[in-house]
Amino acid sequence: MARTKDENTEEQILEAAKNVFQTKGMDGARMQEIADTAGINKAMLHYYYRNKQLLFEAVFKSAFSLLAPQLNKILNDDSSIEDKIRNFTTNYISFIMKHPYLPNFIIQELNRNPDFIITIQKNNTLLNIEKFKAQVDLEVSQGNLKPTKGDQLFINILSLNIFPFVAKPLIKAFIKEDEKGFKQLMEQRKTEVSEFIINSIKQH
Amino acid sequence: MARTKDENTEEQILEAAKNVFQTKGMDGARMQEIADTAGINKAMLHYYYRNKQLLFEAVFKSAFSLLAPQLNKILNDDSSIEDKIRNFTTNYISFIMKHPYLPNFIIQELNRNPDFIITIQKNNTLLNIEKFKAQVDLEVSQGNLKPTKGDQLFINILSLNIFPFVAKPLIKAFIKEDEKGFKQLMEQRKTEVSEFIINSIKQH
DNA sequence: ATGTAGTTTAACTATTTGGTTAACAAAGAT
DNA sequence: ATCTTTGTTAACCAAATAGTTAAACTACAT
Repeated sequence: MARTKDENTEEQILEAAKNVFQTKGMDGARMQEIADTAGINKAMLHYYYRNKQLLFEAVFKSAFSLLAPQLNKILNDDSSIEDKIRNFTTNYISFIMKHPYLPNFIIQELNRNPDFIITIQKNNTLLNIEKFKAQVDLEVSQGNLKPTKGDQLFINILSLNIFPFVAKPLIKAFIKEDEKGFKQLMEQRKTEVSEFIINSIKQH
Repeated sequence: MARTKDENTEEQILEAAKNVFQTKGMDGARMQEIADTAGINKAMLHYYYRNKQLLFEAVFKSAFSLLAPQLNKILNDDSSIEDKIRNFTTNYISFIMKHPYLPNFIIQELNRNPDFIITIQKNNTLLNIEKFKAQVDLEVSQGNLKPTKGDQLFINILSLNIFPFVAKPLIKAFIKEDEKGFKQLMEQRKTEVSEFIINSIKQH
């Protein structure tokens, strides 16, 4: 029984490819497994996406385009640095808990092929830290923040929010917690991380 | 011309395998490429290490045993929390700049196979956070530190030190720096990160 | 009903890749 | 000298895997 066009096989393929690529990576993923996951024939993958590379790129772009708006929130909105940090931290941690494989997938594949980010930056002119840096400089000069370098602060914010998810197996081993305990720890971080950062940079 | 025993082919294989596995990962690495890098026949890999999995495990253990002492320094020595943070930050960043592929390799492969860490913890009973947590609690009760949870502090320290190297391609894209600029930024972090953390937790 | 364009499948192909084998070389022991 | 153990190689093998093909099926327009 052949499926009809409007049941949208293409979407099913992309969904299956996401699951497999995000857990196994480009090199570890098998076209057959993607086909099986999508419940279709392997030839269909090549019918809709010419080859593994193109299918992978579709998945990667889709993943990145989920992530980019999260990052732009902190780079390009108009609230104070302090508000940005609080907002970003809670929103980002919630977001990642819904997409736990995402950050690791992006980082792993960017390390495998660093040129990928060049392609991305052409479509995504948004990823620009300049406004954020200017705002940090301003708030420092107003005496609202201690002397702080914008780029280092930005790296710190990303590190504290993203790293625990990327290094989850390592962290679980250290902290000796199971999946539930790990989640509780991450829930705590929604507020603790922003307090930690603001404590460090706020002038008082 | 067959090489003689004391030229130590086994060591050359491990060295080549390190290079290839750490840059390409288990799935991306090819036995042929490892053999070529070592300048020997592919069959030799199987002569010294039975198969790819065992060769990989040798590389992984060797990598992890480089990393473990770094982590134990912060967990199990007797200096104050503040000194620990300063020491760990400078030492760890210097260490990683000499072994740039290490953290990403470990994290990537632990995510691929989380059971791996169970094997490791059997040989490496050292990775225990309890002493660190007790010390944090003590220094909090002495009024030296603000109320701080030991496990969250530990996660923060790891995040701030390790993440920039793991996410290097992403960071370089944001900050718009080349390799040299990235290194300068990391040099700065040797002192900035510890100040950032201590600022946040020190009671004053 | 028939033709046509788009969709789906089973079977196939070419290549890559981890692993094996059997013969050969070197060095040391007897 | 020659036997044995260890190290090394080229050639080979089987399984896995990305990709192809040709036939068949479906929906739909005429």
